[in-house]
Amino acid sequence: MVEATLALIDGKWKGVILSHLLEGTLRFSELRRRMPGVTQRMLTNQLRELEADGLIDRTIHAQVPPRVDYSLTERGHSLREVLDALRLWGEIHIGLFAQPKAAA
Amino acid sequence: MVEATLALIDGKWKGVILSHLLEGTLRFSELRRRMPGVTQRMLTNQLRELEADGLIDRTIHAQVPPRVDYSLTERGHSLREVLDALRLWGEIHIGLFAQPKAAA
DNA sequence: CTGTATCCCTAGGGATACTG
DNA sequence: CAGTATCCCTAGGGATACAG
Repeated sequence: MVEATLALIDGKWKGVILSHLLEGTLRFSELRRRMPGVTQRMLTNQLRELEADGLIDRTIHAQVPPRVDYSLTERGHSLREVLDALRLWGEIHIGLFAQPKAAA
Repeated sequence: MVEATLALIDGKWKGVILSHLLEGTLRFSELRRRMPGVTQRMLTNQLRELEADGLIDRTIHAQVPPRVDYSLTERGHSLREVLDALRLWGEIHIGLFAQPKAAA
């Protein structure tokens, strides 16, 4: 079951996308700006996969210029604890205050 | 930071390996038996990466036939909460009692 | 602005055979 | 038993250009 959950949030950018969407709804361009390094193709790609997995909603506003909003579904929000656990661990064990790997 | 943590447990078999080692020390062949589908190459490979990341210890017993034990380091044990969070989420949202994705 | 469509390239994995 | 050593193959990603 661990693997199954990992499968949903694996993908180079999914963790980051989800983290940003935890803060609230964002449009495509806003996500891009928050994620330097991601290409349009990849961002679209990962968003589509997250959508297919029922973790995010995609709302298209019929406007010119176009506007598309992305937000977490209930299922997506339920991942908050998981994401928090991952982030917290990272901050403690990889971040600034990380202990040296081992005193061997 | 989420990505950094994910990087450590990503890899097709790492999550499973860590889960098994949470139960206690296991030797190579025991891990293999608990993981049908993994090849020697992959198991060795993933174990080496986990070792390099300081998550597991590898203890060689000079015997004939050879015996190698794998166990979690302190750092590895500290991942328990993360792994639990992942497993729990999976059981609830993907397992038997999972809700349908959405009533659309 | 929000995407597709191509092309390309590498790392991750699998199958299989061999070894100390 | 516990690994290497090869070979091969695909999916995941990146760059770039084009489109509604």
